Amino acid sequence: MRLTRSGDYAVRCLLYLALDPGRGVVARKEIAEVMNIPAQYLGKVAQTLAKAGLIGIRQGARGGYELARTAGEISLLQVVEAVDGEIFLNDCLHQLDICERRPVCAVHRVWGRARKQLRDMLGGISLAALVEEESRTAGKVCGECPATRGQTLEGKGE
Amino acid sequence: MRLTRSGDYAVRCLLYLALDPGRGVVARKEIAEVMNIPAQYLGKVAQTLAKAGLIGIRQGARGGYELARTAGEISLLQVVEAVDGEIFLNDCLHQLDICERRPVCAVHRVWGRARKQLRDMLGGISLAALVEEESRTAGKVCGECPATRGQTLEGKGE
DNA sequence: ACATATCGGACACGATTTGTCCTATATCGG
DNA sequence: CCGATATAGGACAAATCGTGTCCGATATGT
Ligand code: FES
Ligand code: FES
Repeated sequence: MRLTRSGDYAVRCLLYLALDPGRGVVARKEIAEVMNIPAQYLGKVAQTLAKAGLIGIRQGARGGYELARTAGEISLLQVVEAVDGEIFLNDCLHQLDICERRPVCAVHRVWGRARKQLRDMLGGISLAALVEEESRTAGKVCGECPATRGQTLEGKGE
Repeated sequence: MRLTRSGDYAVRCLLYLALDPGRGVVARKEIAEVMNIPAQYLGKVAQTLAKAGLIGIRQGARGGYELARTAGEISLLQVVEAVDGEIFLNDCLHQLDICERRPVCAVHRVWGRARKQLRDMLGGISLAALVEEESRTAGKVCGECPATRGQTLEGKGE
């Protein structure tokens, strides 16, 4: 029950592209270095993102990637599902022949609700909102998330 | 981003045990047959569930499984996490050394919120609630979930 | 034309998932 | 106590998936 690395990379990549909108095409190599993504692997992910219509790709010299839409029009859900596939949580929700219990089963109905709730939340968050939140909290340690709890920013200047 | 088969099996197994509370120990073979679970595999899942304190196991002749607590005291979240591990969604939430972005990153904060929302929902649903919902909707086709949408119960008597 | 940079398929490798098999061990009933 | 029953628990197997690299082909800017 976790996001794959590919999905994580996709989000990071898109987030970087959303950082300064007017910039145009950004080289894959730059994105990969700044965002700590294996460059070749990012290529694969980018192809998927391009097929989903989230980024545009320019080949050849001075090539690279750019957002295909504005950062406000791309939701986290779109990014994740483009790369990892549609979120279903429970197999019984789309693998219709997998289970005999369907006519009587309350379980997948619960998963259906959970799924909707999760997708609604991710769908409601745009890249623009992420960028805005990052800049708003820049330099502050986030107290609500376990990752930064109790840390300081000493020596984290990089 | 999906529940594993093991998790699905665990839910089915516990749900079956919750169906009639006063029954005592139920043979693994029976559970496996009724719920369409490979019997040996169910054994593995059951051991995990037992370690988590969700079921009790009786070995030997007339052995089998039974709920270790009442159906109202076991939540879907407990079942799923016992088998599939704690739900994290994003690696950055628990793999603290995986990512350099942590001090500035808004992404994992969003995942943190999504995670809490999902776990809260699953944690709020008990086996008893599931059983009640199943009996309440017995014989009716569920319109809200994709699995049964547009179907009828004709020929689904089994 | 040449240098640059992505495409896209093939491939490698480890981890995870999903099972099965087999022997040991525990329990019940007589 | 004996024998039948039924799970424990480790080993093992196969398939799938996730993650990443390599390389020739292709597209683009100068
Ligand atoms: S339809 Fe398969 S568990 Fe509900
Ligand atoms: S901390 Fe890794 S992406 Fe946010």
